[in-house]
Amino acid sequence: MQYNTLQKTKVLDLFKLNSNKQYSADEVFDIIGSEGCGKSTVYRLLTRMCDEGILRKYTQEGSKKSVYQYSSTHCVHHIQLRCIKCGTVIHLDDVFTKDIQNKIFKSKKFIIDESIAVLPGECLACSSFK
Amino acid sequence: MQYNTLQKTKVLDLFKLNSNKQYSADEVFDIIGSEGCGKSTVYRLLTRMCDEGILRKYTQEGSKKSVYQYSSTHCVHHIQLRCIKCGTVIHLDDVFTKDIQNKIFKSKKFIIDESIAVLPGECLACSSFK
DNA sequence: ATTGGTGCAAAGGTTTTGCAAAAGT
DNA sequence: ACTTTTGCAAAACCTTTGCACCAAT
Repeated sequence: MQYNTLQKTKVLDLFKLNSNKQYSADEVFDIIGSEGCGKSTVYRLLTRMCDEGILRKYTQEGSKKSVYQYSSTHCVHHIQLRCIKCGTVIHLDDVFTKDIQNKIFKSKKFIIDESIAVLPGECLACSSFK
Repeated sequence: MQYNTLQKTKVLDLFKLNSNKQYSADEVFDIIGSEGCGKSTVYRLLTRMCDEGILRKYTQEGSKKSVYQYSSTHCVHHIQLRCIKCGTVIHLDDVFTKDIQNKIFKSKKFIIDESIAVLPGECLACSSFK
């Protein structure tokens, strides 16, 4: 991504200013508007930003569309928890992530890829315990 | 699924005889052959078998296609490990699953849905440590 | 005979791509 | 000027659906 285009700025701003929210390509397109950025460009920008680690892509069970969220760089090294109801993402800390990885490696000889690991469930706000 | 059809038998046998493997609808279609079962029927059978709990559906990160695997009933209660290279699935045992769930609930107030939780990574055979 | 299942082809929804025009450097 | 990015429309991809025909009970 070498040139600074208006379209890139618009998409990036949307994610930066709503870093706790997730948007599908379609939603980005709807929010920015077709005058702001064509749909194929939205897809190209999202793909590139994911490659660069600026965004993170989540493929949700049962849905054929993916959603994207602004990603601070440290996210990559932690297992994530993602609420299946509201999409909220919680990051496990280093110790926790490594603890789970170590235990599972010891007992199952399986190496968890923490850069893509996302555990689904319910956050406090969405759970029936609230 | 009330009638016993040849197509149903073929699809079910494939999954039963390869219960540690996962196949996409397309792969099932290719393996069985178009004379064995039409593609739309493959989809209908897979959907129904998932509803009945015979199969389990996995939506793989970054791919728009889902894969299916024969599911013994106990699978539902355990977090799974899935190799991103070969698709092999390893089931965590009860103790391990509950241990992770408890720890994460205590520290993050997040309830992992163990019926759909799948941790991606590399199995021993596929890892660089082999 | 009746009900459920199948196959085909068409349609659905999301994402990707080819190419000429537009914009950034 | 040169290179990257954009936009459009078309294609690709996976999945679902309508409907007439076929198969299982």
